Amino acid sequence: MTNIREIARLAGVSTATVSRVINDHPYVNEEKRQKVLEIIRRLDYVPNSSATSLKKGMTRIVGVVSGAYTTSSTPFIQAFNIIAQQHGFHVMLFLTDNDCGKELVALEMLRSKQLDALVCLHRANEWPIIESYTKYGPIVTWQRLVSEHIPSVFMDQYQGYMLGLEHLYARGYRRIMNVYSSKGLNTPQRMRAYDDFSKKYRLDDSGFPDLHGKVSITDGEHIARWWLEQTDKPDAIACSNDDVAAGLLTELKRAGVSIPGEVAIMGFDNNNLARLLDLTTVHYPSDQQAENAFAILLDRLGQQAPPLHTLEFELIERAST
Amino acid sequence: MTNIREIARLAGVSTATVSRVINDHPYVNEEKRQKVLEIIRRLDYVPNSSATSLKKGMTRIVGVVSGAYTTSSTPFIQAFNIIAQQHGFHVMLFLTDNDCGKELVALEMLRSKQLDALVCLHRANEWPIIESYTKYGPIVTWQRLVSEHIPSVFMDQYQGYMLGLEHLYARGYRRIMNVYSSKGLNTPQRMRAYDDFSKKYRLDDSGFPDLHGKVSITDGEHIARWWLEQTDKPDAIACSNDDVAAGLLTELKRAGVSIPGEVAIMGFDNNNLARLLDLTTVHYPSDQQAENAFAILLDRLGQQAPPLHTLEFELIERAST
DNA sequence: GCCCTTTTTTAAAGCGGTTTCAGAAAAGCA
DNA sequence: TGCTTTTCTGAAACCGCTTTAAAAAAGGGC
Repeated sequence: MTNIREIARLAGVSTATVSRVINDHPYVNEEKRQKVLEIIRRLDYVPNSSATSLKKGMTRIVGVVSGAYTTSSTPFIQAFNIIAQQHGFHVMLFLTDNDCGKELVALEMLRSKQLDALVCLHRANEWPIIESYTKYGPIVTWQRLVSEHIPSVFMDQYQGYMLGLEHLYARGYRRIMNVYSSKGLNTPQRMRAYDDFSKKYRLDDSGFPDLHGKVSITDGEHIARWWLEQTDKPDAIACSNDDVAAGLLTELKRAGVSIPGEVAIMGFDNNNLARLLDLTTVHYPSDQQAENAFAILLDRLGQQAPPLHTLEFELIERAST
Repeated sequence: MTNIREIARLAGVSTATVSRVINDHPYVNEEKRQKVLEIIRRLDYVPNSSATSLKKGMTRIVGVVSGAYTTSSTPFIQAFNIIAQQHGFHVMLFLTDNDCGKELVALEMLRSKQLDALVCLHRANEWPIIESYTKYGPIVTWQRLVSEHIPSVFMDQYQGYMLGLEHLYARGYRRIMNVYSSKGLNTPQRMRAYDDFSKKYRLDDSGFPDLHGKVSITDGEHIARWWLEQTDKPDAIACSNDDVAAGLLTELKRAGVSIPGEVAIMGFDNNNLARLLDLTTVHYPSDQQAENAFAILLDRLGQQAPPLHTLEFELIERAST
């Protein structure tokens, strides 16, 4: 096996010097540094990461626990991956299917120091159980949760949703319908935003069905068909996410409906699809959220961490409203 | 820090004995074993996995490289996860977005011994590059590839597809249309199967459009609308996967079409959706494929491996044909 | 009690790195 | 020139675990 001692021997230096070269430490004579680098190249040597981890006391692997790879978690996970990579960390993804056992696997790996930290997007076990693992390493979440041990990069959807509704009002729409996702914790806040909004402007929201559990493109298409059949139609539809809005928009256009002439459509998230279809939507800064999550972990790991972003929803005005 | 020495000291034994207790080795006095276990419990001790990995020369982590989390890779990955877990291995998932750099991250982790082995479902880098990493650890794929260094659990789609077509013929259908996925390597073989099939029974396949790139439920719904408009309709449609078939089936049923009375529909994969909708389909044994992949890796790692399954497609007859 | 086998135990040598510490050499500066 | 400071280097001590080799204890047959 080719190890650091072998490199040292061939380069005629000590292992300490080789280690210094590898880790870019100062105080190494340039000639020796080159010699060492050449031997390393020649022998195709890489440091054994278990040894490094053991000595340094960290693996530079962060676990991300997600119930499944969903539309909402995907951008976060991808952004998290990128920022982690930039800081020399690897990400280990745990798709738990909301199974307690699978989730415990991740927690136990934190305990045995195979992971330095954990991001819990969803959870299967009760919070107290998860909290009991914070003594083994930092854990951060994006769910609404107040605990001094588990910091959260949670965003209050109320504000973001209100932003979209106010925009519709400003554009002159008065018969505004809502489509909710219901899964997750966002719905109650969104409903509250809609209620407050309706009261504020004394809007009439009667006659609209309660649309819950709508999350996919197909769901949007169904809603389009529903809309076509109505006599007393809403003049604007605020969707739970961009996928629903996309399905709704394309299906209505197929039916020859003019948008926003006959009905306005608003999405939520600002994903690629929204950009593609020129859909007005509310930007959900999952990139910055992921960067915040990582920064918090870095900080708790005692490393130099970048400053936190102020997370803010942003209205993206496009052609659909 | 609580380490094995601490446990040994408190239990009044040597670290060797503690290690034996932890690893269930024989020749430990029952009384001492209990004493050690009690101390371990009391101090909430877990062995440091970096140390174990270093000493044992393996991390018991296997990487799975996938371009994205798709309908076809999902069941494989899940099955792989389960079998790996059963053998005390963890799985590190790499979603590469078909980016060479992200893929190299995984390969480099194999090189630095952070991973014991790798499964490449998709690949971004050229095969020779990937092959050059086999000297650092076993790599297995499910793509069609003949290389003595990279074993494959590839299945020839020709046979599976023919199985479905023959079934449709036996049921009396003669105007059989195909829907292809085009992404991936399956399509050419399927087209060949269809050609051979048409020639064998002298079937007329003229007048059908070449449907490629159809992979989603939405795609199936589009095809349904296409079908409704035709005058010279096919009497059976073989779909590239169950999702397409599901979209097609439900959309046609919504339009009042009788299935299989007016048109038969066949899927491919046998996923949950197919079961739910009572869809005739060809079972694709991704579970066994995953188990084979793992068994091959285990074997190459010099561990006792379970015997390989013989992978076979199987026709699942349900109500849609 | 003696000899041989089997069970139990430990000291010590790694696994492959990093880091401290002390010292040597070189450089800077009155 | 002598003295301080900076640069460079390597021996050795770990990090926390497993495993080997050998010693000690126990058991069994005579």
